[in-house]
Amino acid sequence: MWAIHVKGIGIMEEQKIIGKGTWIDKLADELLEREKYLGRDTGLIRVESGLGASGIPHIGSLGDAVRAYGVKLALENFGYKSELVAYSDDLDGLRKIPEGLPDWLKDHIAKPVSFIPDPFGCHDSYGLHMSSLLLDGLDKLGIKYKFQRGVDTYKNGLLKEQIHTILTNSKRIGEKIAELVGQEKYQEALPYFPVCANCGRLYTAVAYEYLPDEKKIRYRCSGTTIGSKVLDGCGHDGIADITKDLGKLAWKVEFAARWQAFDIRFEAYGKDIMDSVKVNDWVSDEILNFQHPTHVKYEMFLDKGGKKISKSLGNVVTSQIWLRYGTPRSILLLLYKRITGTREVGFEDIPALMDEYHELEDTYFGKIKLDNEIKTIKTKGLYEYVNLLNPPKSSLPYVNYRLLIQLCKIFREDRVSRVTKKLIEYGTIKESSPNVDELIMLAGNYADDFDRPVKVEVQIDDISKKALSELSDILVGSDEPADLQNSIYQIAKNNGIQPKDFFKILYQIILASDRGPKIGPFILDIGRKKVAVALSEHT
RNA sequence: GGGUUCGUAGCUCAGCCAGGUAGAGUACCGGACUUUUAAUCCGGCUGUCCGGGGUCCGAAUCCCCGCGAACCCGCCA
Repeated sequence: MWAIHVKGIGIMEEQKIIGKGTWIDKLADELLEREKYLGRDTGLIRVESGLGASGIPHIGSLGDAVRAYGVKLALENFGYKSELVAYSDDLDGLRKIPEGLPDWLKDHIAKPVSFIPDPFGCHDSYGLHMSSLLLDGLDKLGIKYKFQRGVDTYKNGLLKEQIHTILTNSKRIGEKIAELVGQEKYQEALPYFPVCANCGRLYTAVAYEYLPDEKKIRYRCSGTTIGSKVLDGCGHDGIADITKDLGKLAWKVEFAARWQAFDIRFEAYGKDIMDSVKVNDWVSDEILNFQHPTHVKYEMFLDKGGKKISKSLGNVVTSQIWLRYGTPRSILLLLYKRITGTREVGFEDIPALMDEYHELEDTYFGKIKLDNEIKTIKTKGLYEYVNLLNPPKSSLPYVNYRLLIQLCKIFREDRVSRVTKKLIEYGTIKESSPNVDELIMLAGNYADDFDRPVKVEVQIDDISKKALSELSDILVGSDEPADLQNSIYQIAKNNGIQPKDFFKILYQIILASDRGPKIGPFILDIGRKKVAVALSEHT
C-alpha cells in the first residue's frame, strides 16, 4: 500500500520502491512482514538500542541508536506507532581503565560503573557520565528516545520473571551456549552475576545455586579472570534476592530478558556481539517463549589507522568533537547512507560529508537532476531520513566546505565577517546568513585544528630574489598599491621571469602551495606588511 | 578454530543489499580568458569491476569455489 511503482528502463520489469527507497525502509518492511507472520500486535512497535556506559562513547556507539531510530521513523511513516528505548547498561562492571582516565580507577575495577565516582566530577557516577555523553550526542542530533537505566531495571525488579525462568532453565541454557558458541562456563556457573554484598564487586562473585521458591541465589565471592588479569574474590558467602538485590544477568541471556520484558521488536547489533545475539535469540524463542526481535547487523566503525589527528584531542571520534567541525546532519548522513561497508571513520571525512549533504539537498529541491528515476527517489529518501523525515521547506544557503576551510585559513581574526565579505565579492553568496555564519565557524574550527600549513623550503634564484625585493618595496610603501596584480605581473616581466613562475614562488612563500587565489587582492587580504616580511625572509 | 566485511580509473571511493549503457571526485593532457577567485567553463585520457565457475535474455551487482586485505569472536560485558 506504500509501494510506489516506477517504470524501469528497457525490458526491465516495473520495480517496486518500498517507502522512501532506503535500506531503512526495506528493513522496516521486513520487520512488519515478520510481525504479521508471527501474528503479534502491532499497536506499538518498540525498538531498542543498548548504550555502553563503560567508556567514552565513540561516534559508532551513536550509530546503534541512530539506526534504530531510523527504523522507528520508517515504521511511523508506514502508519505504525513506534518508540525507541535507549537502555544504558550502567550496572556493567568496569573491566579496564580507558585510555587517558585517572589511575585511581583501578580501585574500582569490577564495580558497577554506576557506583564509581565520576572522574570528571560533573555527574553522580562514572556510568552516568558516560551515558550522558551519548545521550547528549543523541539530543544534539534530534533523536528522541525513552531512557532506561540498567540499575533501575534491576532495582525495580523489572526482569524478575525472566531471571526466574532463565535460572530455572540454566542447565539447558548452559549446554546450548556450549553448543552454539563453544563457551563452557555456564554449564557450571549460573548466568547471573550478583554484586558481592561484602566488597561491592561484580564478576568476582560466582552464583552456584538457585533457590526457585525464594527467588534467591547462593554465591561465593571466589574471584575471576578479566582479560589476563586475575581478580581475587573477598571470599564472602552470600545470598542475593534476584527481585531486588543488585546483580545482573550475563550478557548471553540478558538481551533476551529485556526483549521480553520491554516487548522489543527490533534491535541492531554490531558484529562484535554476534555470538551473544545468537544465544539470546535462542533463549528468547525457546526459554522465554518470546519470538526474538528483528535484527540488523552492522560493521564496527574504526578510527583511521595510523593517523595522528591532534595531540590534544586524541584519536577518539566522539560526537562532541565531530560537532565542532560538522553539523548534526553530517553525522546522520554518515550513519544513514548505508549500514554495511563503512570501515574507517575520521574527522577528515567531515568536509566530504558536509558537501555530500548539500548535494542531497540540491537533488531533493530539484536543483540537480539525476538521469535515473529510482536513484532520484532513493537520494531524496536519504535526504529525508538525514532530516529525520522532517526536511526543511526550502534549501538553505550553502558554501562549499572546502572553500570555506581555505578562506578560514587566511582569515583568523574577525573571521566570520571577513570570510563573508570575501564570499560576497566572489559572488558565492549574496548576503550573510545565520546558516553561512555557522558553516564558517565549523570550517574555521576545522582549519585551525587540522589544516595547519607546513613550512616548505623554497628554491629561489637570484633574479627572482631581486624581483621579490622589488615587490617587497612596493608593499611596505605608505600608499596602498592601486593595481597590485598588475604591478606583480610587471615586476616579473621586467626581470625576465615567466609570470607563471613568479606567481608560483609567491604562492610557495605565502601559502606553501604551488597555486592560490588571485594574488593581488589576496596579499591585501592577509596584509601587505605581513607579506613583505615573509618575502624579505627569502631575499 | 569460528565468523563478518572489503577488493571497481594513477589515488580516494560511489554503484552491489531491490540485476538493465561502469560512474564521481581528484590527478593528468589540451583549449577558453593578454596577468590563476586553492578558480570557473569546454574538451580529452584512464578500467582484467581480484581470479574462476554458475544462474539469467542480461551479472560489478545474485549463488558457489579460490586468492588477497582488514576486522570481530574464541576472557567478559
